[in-house]
Amino acid sequence: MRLSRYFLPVLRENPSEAQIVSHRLMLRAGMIRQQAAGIYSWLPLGYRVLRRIEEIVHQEQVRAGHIPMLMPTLQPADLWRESGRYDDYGEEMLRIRDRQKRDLLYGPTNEEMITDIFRAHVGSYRDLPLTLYHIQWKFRDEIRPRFGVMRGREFLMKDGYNFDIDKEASLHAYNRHMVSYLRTYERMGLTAIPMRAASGPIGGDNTHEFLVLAATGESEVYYDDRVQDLRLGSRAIDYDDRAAVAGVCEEFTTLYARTGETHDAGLFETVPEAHRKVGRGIEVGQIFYFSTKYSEPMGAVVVNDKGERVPVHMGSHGIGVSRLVGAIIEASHDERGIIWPEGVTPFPVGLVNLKQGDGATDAACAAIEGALAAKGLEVLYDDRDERAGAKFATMDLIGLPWRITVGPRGLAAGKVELTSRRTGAAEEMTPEEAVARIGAIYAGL
RNA sequence: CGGAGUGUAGCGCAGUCUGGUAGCGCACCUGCUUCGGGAGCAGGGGGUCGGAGGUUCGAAUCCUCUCACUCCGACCA
Repeated sequence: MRLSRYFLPVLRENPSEAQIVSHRLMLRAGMIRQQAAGIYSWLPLGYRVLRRIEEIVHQEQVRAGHIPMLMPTLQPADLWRESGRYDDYGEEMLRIRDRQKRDLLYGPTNEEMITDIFRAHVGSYRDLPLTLYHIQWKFRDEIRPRFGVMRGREFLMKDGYNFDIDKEASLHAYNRHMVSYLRTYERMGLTAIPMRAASGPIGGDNTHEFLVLAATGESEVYYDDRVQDLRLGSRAIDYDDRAAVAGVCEEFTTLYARTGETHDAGLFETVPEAHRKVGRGIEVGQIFYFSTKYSEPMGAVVVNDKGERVPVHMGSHGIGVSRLVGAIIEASHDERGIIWPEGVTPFPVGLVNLKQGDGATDAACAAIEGALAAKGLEVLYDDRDERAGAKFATMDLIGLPWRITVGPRGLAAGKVELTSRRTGAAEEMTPEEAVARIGAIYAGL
């Protein structure tokens, strides 16, 4: 993509309404534009990141054996009257009436709808286990939206629902989700810690929240700091192996890690003092096992192997996709701007032509652009007629992890410069070497 | 919803107290010079002063109503 033809409305000054760093940087980098309180347009650069995150979530869900689908944003009120939540959910639910005076709502979540779909089409234990999910816009009419996309009213969420014949199978689904979530966050360059949580209005006995440590987080967290060092890495995981999956969960949930709601001061005392940490975190996902809470009132039953009609065991699981964009920035930025992890960057590399219009630099840039494209890597090429400082500042602000700088001085020696946004380290090399290096960095992603 | 604020050009702001017909910086357009970390000079364009009503010869400014947004609190992916 050539910057001269792109739409990247960066701001030099901080918009006054933005209080936290991710909100400021998203506005300055031209990623979003606020349309109403807690409601945003996703401009091209922001949309690219959102799509990258969505893609990773999809890939990891499918890898775990979960099945993608798509449910509507608007839902009939009757479905919610059936579960009893139409009245319980309160003011946070946006209620709408259509021209025929039918009551609708903009879905804040989809337990009722997925249960309706399930009961209409599934009747036998032989069809289980089943886990369906979708990534769709939600609306929760927050009393006070704030922090940009971190607490918007409209937000993009992955929500999944598992249906199993008994508690044991359903808890395996719970564990499977925990592992798939851990892998999802790791691919985004995040350390998200599963913490025992309180259940809230969704309900359920077992529930963990996934928190990214950040000073600006809304939740207070208490943890053994050794949890931060745990990594799944590239280990192979058989999602059908109950014992193996449970083993991974145990590995990640044994060390003390709780939010303020479930914090146990006495238990916390048993953590060695040197590792005892209190901080703040951003919630980026949550998983629940809620037994037959929805299946019973809504009649989601199957016939078991003895011919008996039994309610299915369910769980639900969410990842805040749009919130993750903000959370990643909170976790990865510096005073000059965003620093995207390679897994979610809007463009893998930026290309800066220091002397636009110069035959040699123009040709070298075009060649690099083409060579990267041949590897399936789309470069953001700053081909504007701007001075070097302005181009560097823009690249630093939007946070592409790698930058190739092409100037007449280096080019005379056959060299370009490859710079890491994260470390600032710059290295001179031939264009071919730079392309190969970028190719190698992204080969595994 | 309780408390505190703010709405003036795309962004950041001054002007409001004390009414006289809208200004600054950045961004944008043109030209020249400049060119490895947000250049300089010259010229230029862009405004329902959130909206409605009122007072007045005259309203960004005073009055009334209203809308929107932000911050603190209770609530939350």
